[in-house]
Amino acid sequence: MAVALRLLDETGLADVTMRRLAGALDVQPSALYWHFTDKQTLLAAVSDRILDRAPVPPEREGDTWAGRALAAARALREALLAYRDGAELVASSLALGLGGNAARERLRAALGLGDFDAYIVDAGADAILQFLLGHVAHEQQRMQADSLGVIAAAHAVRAEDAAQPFGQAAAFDFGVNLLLDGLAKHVRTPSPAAPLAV
Amino acid sequence: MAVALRLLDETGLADVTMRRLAGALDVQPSALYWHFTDKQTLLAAVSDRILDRAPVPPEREGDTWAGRALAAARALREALLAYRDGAELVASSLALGLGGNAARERLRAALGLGDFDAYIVDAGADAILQFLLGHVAHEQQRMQADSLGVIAAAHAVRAEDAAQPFGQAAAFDFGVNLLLDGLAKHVRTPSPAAPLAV
DNA sequence: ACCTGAACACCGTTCAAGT
DNA sequence: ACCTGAACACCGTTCAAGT
Repeated sequence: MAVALRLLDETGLADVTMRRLAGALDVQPSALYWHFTDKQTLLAAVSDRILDRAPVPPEREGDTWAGRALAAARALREALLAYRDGAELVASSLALGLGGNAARERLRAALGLGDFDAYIVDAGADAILQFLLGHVAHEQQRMQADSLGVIAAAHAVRAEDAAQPFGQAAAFDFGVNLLLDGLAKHVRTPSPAAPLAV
Repeated sequence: MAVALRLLDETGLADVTMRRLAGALDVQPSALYWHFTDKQTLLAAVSDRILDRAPVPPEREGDTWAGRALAAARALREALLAYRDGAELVASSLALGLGGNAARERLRAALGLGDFDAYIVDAGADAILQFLLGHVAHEQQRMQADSLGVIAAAHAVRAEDAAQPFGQAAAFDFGVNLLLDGLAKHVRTPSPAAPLAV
């Protein structure tokens, strides 16, 4: 399993192949099928492993639901960024309905601190998760493209990107906060003002 | 190209293979490489074709930026839903930096009607697009799993899903509106109240 | 300009058989 | 319980050669 993670990091998801993984383990490819029924199942296990490494942010007293949700989202982003193609791998495992849903649960737990109807918590956690996976996958794809120098010349840093006054982390926070601000409108107790996420 | 779309719809993305596509065209696989340099490039072209079919919502007089953005998001969703695995295909083409960005441009155009800083329009359009692709990909994956009866017994309709008081279209609108509500906080002219998206 | 034929270097998965 | 060896049915891509 650790070997699978190392292989992922070194070669990228596209080159994580049953045969290569077997080779790294000094074993025949068919041996893997005693431990996992499928390649997808194996990747789902790797996927869960990546998410397990998401740091659990320390619980502080005065925490708001929005603050905790942002912290959870940031922690999940860090976990995905820790391995090459982490977001793509997790996204596809999740899309296939494989692997646990630790990520979704953590977001739900955070939103659960707010006074929401249950379906708002569900839909909100889902929306945050979708954005999170999409955003980080995009981040990682760009990192890879840039490091390979694949994107040539003028296309490398487009005018719009250069004009962006903040980095990827801030862009991520911005997106999450859009969702949290939107959610703030749905708290049951009429809040005097929309709470700040940070 | 039409053949590629039909093949996609009939067999799903995983089975759209250069060899199968060539077979459907009564041609050798190598013939495809005269027209497209790559499989990815070919898929990016199919991807663009799918997005081109997104209905352009009629422009009405009293339209708000939020109303137009929601209409654009809905139209893009429809276009993705029109073909099997449409969202997954478009997402991966976009992630690879291939194909046009007609989708992103349409969302930017809608948001551009509001009085936002340029980087807000960019980040907002991006966030909506990420959510859109993730959500619809998830929708399509579930449709497929359900139709194949792959998801067994109790797992088929989880309690949470059953408790959801609205369908997929409404869940989609809800997510988009979260983002639009969040964006509303960033309009330059101090708006008296957050505008309704619908 | 457009396509064929043949090859290269791979895949995921199965399954009898070994220890 | 855990793995090997060999096979099956595929892949994407290249490239000389044909028309």
